[in-house]
Amino acid sequence: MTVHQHGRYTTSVDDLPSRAVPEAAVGRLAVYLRVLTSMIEQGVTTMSSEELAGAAGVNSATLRKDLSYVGSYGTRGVGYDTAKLVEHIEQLLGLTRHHSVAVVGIGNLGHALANYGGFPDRGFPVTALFDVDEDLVGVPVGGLPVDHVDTIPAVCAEREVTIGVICTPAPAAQWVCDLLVAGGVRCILNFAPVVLQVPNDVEVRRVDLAVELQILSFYQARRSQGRQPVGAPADPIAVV
Amino acid sequence: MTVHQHGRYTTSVDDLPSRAVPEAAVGRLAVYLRVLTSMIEQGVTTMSSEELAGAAGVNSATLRKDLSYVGSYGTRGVGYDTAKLVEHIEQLLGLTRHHSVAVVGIGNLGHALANYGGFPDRGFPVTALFDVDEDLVGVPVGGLPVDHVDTIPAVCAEREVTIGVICTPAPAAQWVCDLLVAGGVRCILNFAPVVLQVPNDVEVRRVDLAVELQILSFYQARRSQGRQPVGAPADPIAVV
DNA sequence: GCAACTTTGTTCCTGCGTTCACAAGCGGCT
DNA sequence: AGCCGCTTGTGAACGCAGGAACAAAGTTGC
Repeated sequence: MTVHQHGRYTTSVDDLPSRAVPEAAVGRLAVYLRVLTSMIEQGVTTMSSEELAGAAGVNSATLRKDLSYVGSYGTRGVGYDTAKLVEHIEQLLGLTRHHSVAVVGIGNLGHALANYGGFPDRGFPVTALFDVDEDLVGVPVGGLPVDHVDTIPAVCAEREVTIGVICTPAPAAQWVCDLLVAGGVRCILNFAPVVLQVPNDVEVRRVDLAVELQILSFYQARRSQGRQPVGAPADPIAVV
Repeated sequence: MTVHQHGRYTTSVDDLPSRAVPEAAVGRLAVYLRVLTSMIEQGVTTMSSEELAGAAGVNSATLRKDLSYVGSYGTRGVGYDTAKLVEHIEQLLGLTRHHSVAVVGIGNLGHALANYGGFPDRGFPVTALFDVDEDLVGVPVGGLPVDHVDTIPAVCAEREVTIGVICTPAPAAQWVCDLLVAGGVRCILNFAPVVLQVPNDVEVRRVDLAVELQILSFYQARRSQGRQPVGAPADPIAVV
C-alpha cells in the first residue's frame, strides 16, 4: 500500500489554470500517460475514452472526468489525440522538466533502484547515492559513486535534487529524512516502515511492502474463511 | 502509487464475526500492527488511541473506528492492551498462518526482494524464485535456487504458494500472472507497470514506482508554480 | 448543406470514508 | 464505597470520489 502520509489535498494554488485535482486522479493520470505512450509507439494517434479507460482498467466516466482536470483536449465524435494528450498530462504532472533523484541507503533495494533503468527513461535521472557504510562510499553503483550520508545536505543542494528516495532501515529513516529536507528536498519517497515527521511543505509518499503483503493476506484469509468447500477452486483460468 | 486494481469491496462474507472492513482500514491496521510490535519490544503494555494514532500518523477517531472492526478489545479509561491488540489484528489479517511467497523475475528488484529479510520475519517466507533466463536457473539467490518460469504452476502448487510477486518487465507480466493463477496462487503483488487481467477470485495489488515519482513531481510542480518567491524556503527544519 | 451518429464534457446523485461529538464504562482516589 | 476523570466505542454529519445519464459539439456520409 502507499499511503499519502497525511491526507492533504491538492488544493488549487489560488486561481491557477487547473482547478484542484483529486489525489486519486493524479495517480490515474500517471497510468493513462503510460498507456498512451505505449499506444503511440504502436502508431495509435487517436483513442476514445472507452478504449483508454479499458486499457487503464478504470471506468470511462472516471477517465473523462480525470482528463477534464487537465483541460478539454478531446474532439467530440472522434476521441483524444494521443500525442496532444500526452503533452498536456506531462505538463500537468510537471514532467516537462527533469527531476533529479537521490537514493539513500544502498542495500538490496537501494541497489535495485540505482540500477533500475525505468527512472531515467521517464525523466527521473538518479544523480546521487548515499550510505553510512564507509566501505561503500566511493564505490560506483550503476555508474554513480556512493557518497556519505553526512554530505546529503550539501550534495543535494548542489545537484538540485528534487526527489529523495529513502531505502534505509527503519531506525535511520527519520534522520536521513531530516538531512534531505535540510538539503532542500521537498519530495520524499519512503520505503522504510516508519511514519516520517516533516515540515508542511514537504510531500512524503510511503511504499510499504510488508503492508502490501499483509493486505493480500487479509483477502486470502477472508476467502478461505468463507464457506467455500476446502478443495474446490472456483473457476480455473477464466482470464478474459 | 498502489492501486487496488479493481475497486472491489471487502464485503462481509455473510454473517461472519466481523462486518465489512473498509479497504483503507485494512491498510491502516497493518500499520498499527507494526507500531504495536515495535512498542511491545520497548516494553509498552498499554496504549491509548491518541498515542497509537500519533505514532501511526492518523486521526484518533479513525483509529478507534478501525479497531472497532476487529472487536472491542480496549479498556475505557485505560487504553488498549498492546499484546492483546496485536493478537487480534493478526488474526483478522490472517497472519496466524504463514504465507508462502514466490518471486518471479530475478532482476534487480527480484534480487532485492529475495534477499530482503523483512518478509520471513513477518510471516512471509519466500519459498520459490523464478526466471526465464536459463543462466539463472539453478543459481541460488538468498539461499534459494531459481527455477524456470515454465515450472511455476507445478512448483507453486507443490509448495503451496499463496502470494506471487511479479518483478518481470512489463511485457512478461500477464503471461507470468496466468502461470501463477494456474498454479493456484490467488494473491498477486505486481511491480510491473501493467494492469493485469485476472479471474474474479484473484486479488491483485500493484506497486508502480514510476507513478509514485510522477505524483511527487506533480506536487513539486504545483508548489513551484505557485507564487512562492524563488529562493525562499518556507521554514527550514521545523520537525516536531 | 443537412441530418444522424458518435463521443466528449459536465451535472447530478449516490455511496463510502473520515471526522466530530457524545454517551457509556472502567479505574483510581479519597 | 462512591465519586471523578479519563478513554473507549459509536451514532450522526460532512465532504469527497466515483458512476450514470444527458446535453453540447463535431464529424462523417449522403
